Amino acid sequence: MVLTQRSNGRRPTLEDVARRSGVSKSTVSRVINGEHRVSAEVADRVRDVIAELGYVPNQAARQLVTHRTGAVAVVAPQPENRLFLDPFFDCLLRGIRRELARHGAQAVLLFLDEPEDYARVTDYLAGGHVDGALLFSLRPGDRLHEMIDKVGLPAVFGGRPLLRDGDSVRGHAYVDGDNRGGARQAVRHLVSLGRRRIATVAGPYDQEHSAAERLAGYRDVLLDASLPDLVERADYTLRGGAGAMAALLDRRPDLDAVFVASDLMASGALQTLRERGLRVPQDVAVVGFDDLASIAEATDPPLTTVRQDVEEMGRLMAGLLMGEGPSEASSVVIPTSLVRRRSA
Amino acid sequence: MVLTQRSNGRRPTLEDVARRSGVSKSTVSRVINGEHRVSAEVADRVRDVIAELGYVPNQAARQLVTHRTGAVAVVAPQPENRLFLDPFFDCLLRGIRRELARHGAQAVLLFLDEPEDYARVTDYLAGGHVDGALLFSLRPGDRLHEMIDKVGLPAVFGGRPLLRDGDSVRGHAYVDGDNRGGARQAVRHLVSLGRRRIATVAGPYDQEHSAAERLAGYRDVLLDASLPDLVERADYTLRGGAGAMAALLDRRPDLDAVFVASDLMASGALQTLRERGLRVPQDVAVVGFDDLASIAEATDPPLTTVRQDVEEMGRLMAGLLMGEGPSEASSVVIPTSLVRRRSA
DNA sequence: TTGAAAGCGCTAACAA
DNA sequence: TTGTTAGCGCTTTCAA
Repeated sequence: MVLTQRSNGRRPTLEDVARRSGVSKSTVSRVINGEHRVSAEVADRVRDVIAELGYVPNQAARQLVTHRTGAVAVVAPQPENRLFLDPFFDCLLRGIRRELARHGAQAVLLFLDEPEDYARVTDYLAGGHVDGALLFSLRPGDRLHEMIDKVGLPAVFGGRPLLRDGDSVRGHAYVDGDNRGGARQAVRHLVSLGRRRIATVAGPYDQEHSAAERLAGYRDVLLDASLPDLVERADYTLRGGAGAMAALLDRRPDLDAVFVASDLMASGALQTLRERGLRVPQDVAVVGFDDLASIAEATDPPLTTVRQDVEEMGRLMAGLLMGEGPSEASSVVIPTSLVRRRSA
Repeated sequence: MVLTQRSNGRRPTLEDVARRSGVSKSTVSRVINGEHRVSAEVADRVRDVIAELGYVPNQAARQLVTHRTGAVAVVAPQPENRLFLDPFFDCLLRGIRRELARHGAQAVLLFLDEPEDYARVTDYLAGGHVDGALLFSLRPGDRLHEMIDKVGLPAVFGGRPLLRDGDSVRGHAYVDGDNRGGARQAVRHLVSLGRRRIATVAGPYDQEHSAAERLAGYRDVLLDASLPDLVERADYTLRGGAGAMAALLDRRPDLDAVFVASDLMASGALQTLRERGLRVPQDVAVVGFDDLASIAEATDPPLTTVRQDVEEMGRLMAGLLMGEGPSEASSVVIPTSLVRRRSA
């Protein structure tokens, strides 16, 4: 069995290095950990031996005493249909990896896909394999949240956790975009363009805090402007966006604008509009949300959308976890801005 | 600093459980590891105490003595532009995760993105955080290969490693599709359709074994049929496929078929053909490679392509690592089949 | 600046 | 069936 084969016997230990360099284990340990009260000659000699022997510290032994692993888990839900094809997550993860790298920590990505994964991931996190965890998209009833609490593992959430009991923070740090404010910017822009029959394709607002907030922002502005709302719910996929757009047009063929709660869905909506022979922005103005370059710049016409600095969100999550945040359980909401392209 | 906070003091240890249940540590250990020579009453009592105390075994301590972690690293290169939007990798990873899960092992994904990542990932792998590694897309000169050897970490490669010295196996197990055979199937199909001016969009054949093999398979058939070849090289991206198709048409406007070495590139090629006003398959027949449903079924017309069971490849990689393979360093090449759709 | 010794939390002989 | 004992390989006081 491949897994049990080790190429050449036993790996060298600290003790081997110590013996071979004629010093004590403590001294070798000091050299490895870069302590300065070691004479230069000794340090050099030890380093030579380390290289010669190909010594690599055993992390398990080190962990056992230091209680640190140098690794941070990034727990990604439902990769099945969304995650891996989702540029949003791609950006977020890049920010996370870069910031963790700055701190010398290794990001390890774990997937939560099938129901059985849950127990294994929980065990992994609880087992002390990592120093902390970065988590996403928690939904009402998600047990991961309690688990993190129980294990006492430091954690930062991406997106404000939406919990069953309405208590959505409970001591956990999170990083989120200003979803409600961003939605307001988008819809205000449509109003300022003179549009009056403004629909929205909302995300799964009963499931995700962000979707609920974007819908609320949309309603805020329409209420202010005494305009009627027209809402269709979709699932944050391209196909979902296309379907929702079709449903909106069936309900209200004369709508003149639509705020779509994600760029991916917006690109689906644009497809539907094109199929129905409607011109964008002349007949229907479209504003998206996210400003994912790979989508927003590639659509025809390019998408006007609400920008969130997703990579920065990732960096902030990692930074908060690594202790750069103002205080322990603090959270961050980052502002949004409207990026005008051609669709509105 | 968030990372150092632990919710409620010291976590309970095996010893705590032992004391509280009035048995020895060994007995508790036996209960935890499911050994059967423990009386039912004692086992129950111990389990109660474990639950009561919320005890979770310290993996570092366990690892130190067992030399096993229960985790396997999946090392993914260059997520930057390709990986995360690549359905191929998505399928592969799913197969890997499922098979590892069957063995109770946790898949942890590590990224190799920026040059600095290399050292950190190497340290991580060498540090004993995982029991084995699954690696991809190794290229000539890739140092990861030597590193794996040096650390003596069991590893299985996805795609046959192409090494500098031409020795492409060197004791490492790998799983690969039958690239050459698949390419032959594709091109033979085009020949059987009566096509005689058959071009190919090849992958980076100086960089990747698979690309070289697919090109070789294409040439095999043309040589047999005494037909001239026409090759354009691209980089496995959609845009690259589109550009290469354009170049082919510029060189040989009357070509009547093209074998494109990946579905993603094929979808780019179809775009170019459409732009040039050429009908598929009437004017130009197109065959792809991979049979990624999300692409091949979505193109217009749907793509005839060479199917590789990518999820199965992932499963095999994991299975080989976990010791289900016939022998230690064995490798597997899985067969391909032609899936006929509308493009040829 | 260096070394000796204790101990991190667990498993695995070996005894009982 | 259960307990005793000896480490696993490292860091870290404490002395020298």
